Amino acid sequence: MAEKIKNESEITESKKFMPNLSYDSVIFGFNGKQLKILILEYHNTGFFALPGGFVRRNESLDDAVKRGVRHRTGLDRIYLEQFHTFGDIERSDSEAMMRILEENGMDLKTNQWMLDRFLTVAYYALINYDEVTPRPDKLSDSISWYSIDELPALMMDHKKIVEKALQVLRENLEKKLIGMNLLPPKFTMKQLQQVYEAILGENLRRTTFQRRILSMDILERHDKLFQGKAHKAPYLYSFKSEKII
Amino acid sequence: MAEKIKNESEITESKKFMPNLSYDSVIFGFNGKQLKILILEYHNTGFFALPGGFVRRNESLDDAVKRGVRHRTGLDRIYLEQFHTFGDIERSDSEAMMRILEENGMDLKTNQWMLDRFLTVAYYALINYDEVTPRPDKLSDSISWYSIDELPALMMDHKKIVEKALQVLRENLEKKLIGMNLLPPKFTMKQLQQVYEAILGENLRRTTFQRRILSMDILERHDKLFQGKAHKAPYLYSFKSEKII
DNA sequence: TATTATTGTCACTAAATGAGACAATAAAAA
DNA sequence: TTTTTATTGTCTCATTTAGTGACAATAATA
Repeated sequence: MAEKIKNESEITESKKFMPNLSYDSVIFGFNGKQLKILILEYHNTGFFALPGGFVRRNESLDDAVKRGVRHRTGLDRIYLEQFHTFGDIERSDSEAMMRILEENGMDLKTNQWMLDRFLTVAYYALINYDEVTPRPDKLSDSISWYSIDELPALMMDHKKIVEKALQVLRENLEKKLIGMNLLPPKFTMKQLQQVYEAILGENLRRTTFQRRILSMDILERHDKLFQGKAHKAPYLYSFKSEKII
Repeated sequence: MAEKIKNESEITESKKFMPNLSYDSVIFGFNGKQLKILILEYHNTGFFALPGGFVRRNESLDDAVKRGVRHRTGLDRIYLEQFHTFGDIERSDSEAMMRILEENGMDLKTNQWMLDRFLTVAYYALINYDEVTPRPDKLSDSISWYSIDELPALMMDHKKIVEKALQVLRENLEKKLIGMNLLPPKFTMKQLQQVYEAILGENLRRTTFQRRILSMDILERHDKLFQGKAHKAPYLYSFKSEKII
């Protein structure tokens, strides 16, 4: 049996995007102490979720994610890494989606396509915490930083996505010079160590860490940073420019 | 403008699968000397490609890939690892797809959905070369093993997919006990070393390799293997069962 | 001027890895 | 039966890397 003819607006709306496919982003920031991620809350629902979006028919997957993350953070150059695609059947939750549409006064017919099953491609982003004032979009009440060990309950499989992001981030820590994307251009050795400790979730030895990083020959040393504290002032470092990706 | 009403068979056919999404599999095997992958050739086209397929609406992404790889190899338990999702716009090639449909006498109308843009989720599989006699499916002339440094020209972005698979396989070599999936249950230390060498594309020192592997405490030693050669017989090993994933 | 907290660096130890040496041994050749 | 051959298992020593503590240098404070 042929299905009934769809109404025009649904066709128009759903044709803008690749169907049944979304992306979700785990946006990491570092506030000097803790590793944090951006979580948004949908209007009037109590639903917390990762910032995500859809892929337009005339843009690449990577570009779609760049566009979305740029839009939410205001940052132009963002370190992004795709880490997994989630495709379980049960991951989609049409009832929750319906709630969100209703609470935002969106037409169910027009947006029917959003209630279907979705696969999602997950990316993590590393950004300089201080440069960002995240702004909520139309659908969400708030978008704000949460420490990774104090996350609210997340909708659908977003908790699983965050866990996988963290796992891959840890695995990539050594081989991808990740620190540079979470810190300001100049930083002290202690700050870099704190980034590593926050990501790994464990304490590192100061002398060993310093020796290992310096032996990698990726840092440039600058003037000392006088913090106005009663002790020796640390050097500032930056990543050697030729090492930057 | 509303689009024209689709004919019934197209709707039925395309509704079986998630639209605009495929998977591709890089199936690795080891013949004792070289690392090889399975490549298929479509009827009468000269197009070489990775084995791939589509995701049914009522099955998970992982299950779809398992189903496809099982069908092509006849193996039931397969080590599979998702490694990347490819989503460039230019990666889709509707003309090539049309050629394939035509040469296989498939109706263009019914299979119109296949000519659209596709994103593909890529997996690699590790299988025991000796256990498999790959069989071509309806669409393909042949499916056979190619050494990774003697691949034919592949269609679309499949070369890029293979390269990425190899890169991730190398990165995972240490942390995921990959050898076990490419070897028979019992093997010599030399065989294991040859797997490592084939994957890494470099020679390793015998003594260092042996010491490192043994110190990992993942192998069980069995009787010697008498090969009928004029030298000391090597021990056979297997992976300790509690270490198997 | 002494005190305080933190930093950069060194020294010593322990562990891991590189590189070669060599005896043991299964089968073939003499 | 003895010798030869190729490969294996293991040992030793040198080199590199990492763990651990010690300590002097130094900005600001008391």
